[in-house]
Amino acid sequence: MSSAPATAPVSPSRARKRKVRGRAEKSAARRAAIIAAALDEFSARGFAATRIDDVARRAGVAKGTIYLYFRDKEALFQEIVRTMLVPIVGVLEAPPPGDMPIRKLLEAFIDLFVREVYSTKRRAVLRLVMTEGPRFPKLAEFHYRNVVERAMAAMRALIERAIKRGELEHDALLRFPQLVVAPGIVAIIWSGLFDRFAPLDVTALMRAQLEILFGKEGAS
Amino acid sequence: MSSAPATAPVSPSRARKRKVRGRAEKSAARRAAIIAAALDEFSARGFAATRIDDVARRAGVAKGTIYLYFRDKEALFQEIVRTMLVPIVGVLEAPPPGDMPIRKLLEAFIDLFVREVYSTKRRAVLRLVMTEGPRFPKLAEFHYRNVVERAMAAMRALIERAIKRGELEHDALLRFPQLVVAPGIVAIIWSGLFDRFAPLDVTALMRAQLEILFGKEGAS
Amino acid sequence: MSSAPATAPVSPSRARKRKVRGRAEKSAARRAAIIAAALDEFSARGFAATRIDDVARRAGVAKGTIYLYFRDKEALFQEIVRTMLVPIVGVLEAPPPGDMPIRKLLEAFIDLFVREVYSTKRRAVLRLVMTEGPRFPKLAEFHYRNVVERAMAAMRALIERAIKRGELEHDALLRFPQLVVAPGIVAIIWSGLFDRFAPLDVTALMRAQLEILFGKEGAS
Amino acid sequence: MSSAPATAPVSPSRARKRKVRGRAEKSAARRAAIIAAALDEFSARGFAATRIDDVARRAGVAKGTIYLYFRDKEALFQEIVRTMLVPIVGVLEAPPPGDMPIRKLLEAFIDLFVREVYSTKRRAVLRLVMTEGPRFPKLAEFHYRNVVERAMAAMRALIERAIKRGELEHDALLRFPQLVVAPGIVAIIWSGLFDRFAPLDVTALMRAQLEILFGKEGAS
DNA sequence: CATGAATGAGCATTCATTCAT
DNA sequence: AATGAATGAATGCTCATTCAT
Repeated sequence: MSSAPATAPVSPSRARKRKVRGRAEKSAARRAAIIAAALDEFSARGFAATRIDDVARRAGVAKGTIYLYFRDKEALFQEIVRTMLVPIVGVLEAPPPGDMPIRKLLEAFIDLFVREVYSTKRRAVLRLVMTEGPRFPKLAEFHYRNVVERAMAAMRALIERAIKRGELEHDALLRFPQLVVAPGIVAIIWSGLFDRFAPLDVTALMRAQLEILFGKEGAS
Repeated sequence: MSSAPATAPVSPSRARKRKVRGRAEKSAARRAAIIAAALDEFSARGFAATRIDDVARRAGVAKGTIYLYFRDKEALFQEIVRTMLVPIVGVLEAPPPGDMPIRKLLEAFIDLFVREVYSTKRRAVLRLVMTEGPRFPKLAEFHYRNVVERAMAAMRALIERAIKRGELEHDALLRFPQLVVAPGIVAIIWSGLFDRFAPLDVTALMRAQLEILFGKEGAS
Repeated sequence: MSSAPATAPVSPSRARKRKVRGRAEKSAARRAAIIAAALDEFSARGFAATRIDDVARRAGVAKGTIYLYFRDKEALFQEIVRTMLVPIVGVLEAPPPGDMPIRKLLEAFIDLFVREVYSTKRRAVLRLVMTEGPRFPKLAEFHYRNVVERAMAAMRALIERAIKRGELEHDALLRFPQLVVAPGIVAIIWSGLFDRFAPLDVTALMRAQLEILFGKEGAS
Repeated sequence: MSSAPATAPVSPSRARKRKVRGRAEKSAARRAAIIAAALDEFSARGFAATRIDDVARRAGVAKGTIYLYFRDKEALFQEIVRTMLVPIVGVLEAPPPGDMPIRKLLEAFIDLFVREVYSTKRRAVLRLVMTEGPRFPKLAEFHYRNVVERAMAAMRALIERAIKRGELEHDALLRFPQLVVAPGIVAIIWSGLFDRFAPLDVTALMRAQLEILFGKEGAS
């Protein structure tokens, strides 16, 4: 969760940390440090149990500084969730190569999910949405409109095409595109609870779901 | 979530509320009232944000009374989670009729899950395990040992038999029995976040997963 | 400002502090202790600079206890001001003996003011109204409706009668009954600022105003 | 309270705001702007509740700039009070035309008070002295020595002469010159609290006090 | 000189827990 | 056993003051 590249791949070019840095640059860095620290704390303790004091300490700034960047604890929290998940949806919406078989497309989706979400701080963000969402209706709505709805629409388009082409027999997935991510969701939850006892391989889990759909490796 | 019978079916024999009640009976009723109230509050606000005061008010007892029954807030919380989920695992472990085809057995499992968990206060309990578990390692471990591990073993035995009988071709489910409940988990999370925008039919979702496994209605 | 009888004369019969005291009694005593402590602190430092912590310490209770009796700092403040001034207005409104000459009546008023306000914690309250009132419009309005307006009406009735009887020649006082208390107000302010340098005798000051009105001692 | 000339008449010669301004000039203007802004804020909220930030914003300077001109918040506050009230006392001390009757002299005083204090930002300053004075002994002392004491001495001289001349019968005013300003003081307090409900005409109020002293209009 | 970002001490308020009744 | 008043540690947030630019 603290691995260096973290969310980088999708939004690369971060300013190199040289001695000389403009105001704006330094300010952005600070803001980023606070967000990173806050994400770690929120993930570890949940919204209510997180102390602004700890976020500050972890970010290496004074408590008051946080309030220069965020109105209050909740704003800080929402900022994190709103900022970090939306970008990948865009990637998902990009029209896929028209000739690729559905199975390959879904495999690509799994790779995207594992690489850009599961192996990233975004996993923690996603978990926060799931765990704290019920207490922050605005947040849940934002997430629904900007992530879930859009992701499901993209997924449906994919599946619809596959059905038309005869690559998929039943419409179960069309009615419930959620089934494609369900294993990913379960993996995220599992990892936070049971990895100590039995680590779970996300990729393998999600691919197993594909196997069920299309059979082991063979054609569609 | 507030329906009277709630978790009754699995552990029936609850003392009838007569005017004349022994000490022990009254005490047990009080304990139950506190647990019920606490579950509601914990579900609505999460562990950290729940106030003992509110639990007391909802349970119709004084704040101090709660401490006569539970060491502290955390003990109250853990008691809930430990008490309410274990019973259904037993049901799951009961050896299934040997001649029933796997699909029927899984359909029965879905019914059990929907009836005894999803439509019950246990749904809230399960969600609490998922959301608060990371902060309560003891709780996660207990849950793993007494619920997850056992449920997965039972599920595996079922699937193993099905494979041997030739009812299932691939071993994906055997390696990842989680895939059977995954849709149920997702439905629980979804319901807390997005039901306002798009309600999700658990049964339909879980059955869709079966369709994917076995094809629409027909045999495997 | 901390003299024992303080506001007693108007609302006497306080429960004697015996060992045996009922819940209600003890609660009332505590509330009174908090109000007394708060008045002292507010008087000394003003609303904004008063620390609840200090009030608690002075009242001999824990900080949290204050919040059992008052919603917040402002409620505590307003309670003080609303509680302590209204009673004397009632005294003022009691119809005066019809045959007493106006000068005597005004002298009686002065005595009342000096005895029940100036020599009492009410002086501090009155000062608080004057100094903090502008920041608490609700408070100012309450004070206007329940103290100032009523007091002025009572005073006017008095003066009107005197004029009819021919005891007063001009109507200056009728138009501005405030002139009767003005010296009292000035004395209150003066005492808080300059008593170190030049103590001011309220009674003498207020009586001097009467002298101006009626001449030295003799009839009007 | 925001009228342009404000306190001008007594200390006229303010630098004209031309484009070309020397360092000193610009600096003085800045200082003045800060003082003006601070007075507004202190008047509206009191010393403790006033934020340096707001003063800076209102003055159109950066927060840090204020500290270039004033050691700290308290120095800024005291500067205001010390600067703005002393000048008028000088006017008061100027020996009055020897042949003018006392009533005219007092009327002139009232005019001075209304024109140079009540209708001016000095009213706010005077109120600040009264409300905050108790918390700033140094300030109270300064004010006593430089304003009150001197004003009272001047007033006494006037009255003494009037008595010698036989224009005043009793010595009430001599013993308590405060009675002359008392109505003015009361008007200042009243205006801040009750003007919404019942505006008070200062001039009329102060003149009513004179009527009481000398009778309506006629000679002494 | 000016700026305004950063600091951190300070304070109001909350809430789990205790304990006298 | 039950109560709920009392406690005080904990925490979010503010704001006077500093100082690098």
